[in-house]
Amino acid sequence: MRQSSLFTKTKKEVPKDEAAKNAQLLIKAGFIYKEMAGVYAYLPLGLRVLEKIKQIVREEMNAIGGQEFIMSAIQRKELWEKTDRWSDDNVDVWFKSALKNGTEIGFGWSHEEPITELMKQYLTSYRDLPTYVYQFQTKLRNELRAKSGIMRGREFIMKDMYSYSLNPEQHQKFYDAVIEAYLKVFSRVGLGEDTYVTFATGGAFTQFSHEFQTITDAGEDVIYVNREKHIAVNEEVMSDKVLEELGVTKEELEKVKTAEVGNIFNFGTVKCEQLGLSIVDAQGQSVPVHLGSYGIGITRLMGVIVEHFSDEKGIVWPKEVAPFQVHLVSLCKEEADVAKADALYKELQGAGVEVLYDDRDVRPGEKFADSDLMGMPLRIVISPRSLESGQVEFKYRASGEETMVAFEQVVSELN
RNA sequence: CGGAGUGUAGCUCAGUUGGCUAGAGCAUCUGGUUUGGGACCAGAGGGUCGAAGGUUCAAGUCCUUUCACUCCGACCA
Repeated sequence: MRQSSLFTKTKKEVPKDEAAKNAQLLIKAGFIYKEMAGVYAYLPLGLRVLEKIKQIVREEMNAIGGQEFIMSAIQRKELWEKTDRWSDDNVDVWFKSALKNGTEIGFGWSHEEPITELMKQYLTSYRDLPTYVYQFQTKLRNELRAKSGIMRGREFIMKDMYSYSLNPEQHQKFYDAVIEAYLKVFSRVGLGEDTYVTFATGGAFTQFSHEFQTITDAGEDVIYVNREKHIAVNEEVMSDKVLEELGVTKEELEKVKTAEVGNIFNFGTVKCEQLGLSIVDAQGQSVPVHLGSYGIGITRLMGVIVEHFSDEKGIVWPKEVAPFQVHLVSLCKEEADVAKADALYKELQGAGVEVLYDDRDVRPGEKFADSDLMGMPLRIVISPRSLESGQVEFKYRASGEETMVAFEQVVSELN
C-alpha cells in the first residue's frame, strides 16, 4: 500500500485523556481511533493487525476441530432467565434495550446461552458429539469503568469457542487440546515466553479453571509464577493447600502483574440442563451434554502485544502480527530514482511481500520517525545515496541491525 | 458506584482581581528556501471557550444544573 494514499496520519502528541501506553501508541501511529471511553474504531493499519491475530487463532482452532461461524450480537431475554443471568443484580455488565413492541433484548456480553439454544436444533444424538464451534464476536459490556486502552473496553472482539461433549473423558481430551492450541497461539504472536497457564477459580464444576496470563505491568491481575517449572497460580486461589497439590513452595514463586489474554471453563452438564440441551446416548437414554467454554480476547491481545513490544520510539510489531512485513521508505526525488523505488515496490508486491510504501513527499526525518512509530519489522530505505552503489538499506526494527543489500537482491534476501 | 482532577482550534496548552476583535505551538493550505532523523521564512484558513440556565453595563473567567473524559478504589461469569 502506498502511504501517500493512507488516510490516517501519525500524531506528534496524543490526546491527554488517554493514559494507557497501548492506546497512546496506537492512536499516535494511526492504528485506532477513540470513539468514547472503552470504545475504539480500528483503522486500516489496526484492522490489518486484528486480522493477523484472528488468522493465527483461526488456524489453531481449526487444527483442533473447531468450526467457525458467527452468532448475533442481539440476544433474547428468555434464554438468560433460564440460567438466572438476565438480572442486573447477577450480571452487571448488560447493555439492554427493547424492540418497538416492548420486547426486551440484550446485547451479547457472552454467548454461552444463545449458542447452546442454537445447538439444541442440531445436536440430538451421541453420534453428533463431540462438536466444537467458535466465532469472532464483538462483545458489549457495560463496564463501570473502562480502562487500560484497548485492554478493557466496553466493546471488544473475542474469540469464543464452545465444546459439546458426551462425557467427562471426551470433554477433558478437548480441554487439554485447547490448552496446547492456546499456547501455540500466544507463542505465534510472540508472547510465548511470558504467557502462563494459570490456575484460577474454577466455579462450581471443577477445582480450577485455567487462565492464560501474560506478564505485563499494564495488567490488572496478580499471579505467582515459577518460570523454570512454568507453573502459575492466580493470587485469588493461592493457599498452602493449593501449593502443596501443585508441588511448589511459596519461596519458589515470583509475584508478577499480568493481563488475562485467555480463559477456559468447564461448565459440566449444568448449563445444558438449564437450557434443555440433551442428546440420546447409545443406550437410547436422554442425557445432558458437557459444555466447555474457551475465550481469547482478540483486541486485548493486540493491546498486550503493543505494551510488550514497544520502545521509546514506538511500536515494535512481532513479524507474525505486523500490518506489513516491510516498510519501504523512499527518499528519492529525481524521476529516475523514483522510478526505481516504484519498481522495487511493484517487485515486492509481485513477490507476495506485504509492503507499506512511503512515497510521500516529506523530509527524511519525518519518514524515519513515522516508520519507527508504526513499527514494521523491516525497513528498506531506498535513496539517491544508496542507489549510487546500486543498493538499498535494510534496517530491522527490533534489533536495530542495518545491512546494505544490492537492489537486485532484495526479494531473494527476504526469503 | 465512592474519591480526586480536567473540559478553550483537528492535537497539546496559555488566558491575571470579570473589561477592547479569545491567543501560542503542532497539524492543515499557499509561496519560497531546504532534503539521511519530526527543518526554516512569509502569509492564510480554522473557535457557538463541553452543554443549559442565571448574575452583571460586560462572562472563557462568577453562581446553579448537567454531560463527557482521565486517574485511584470497588467491580471484572
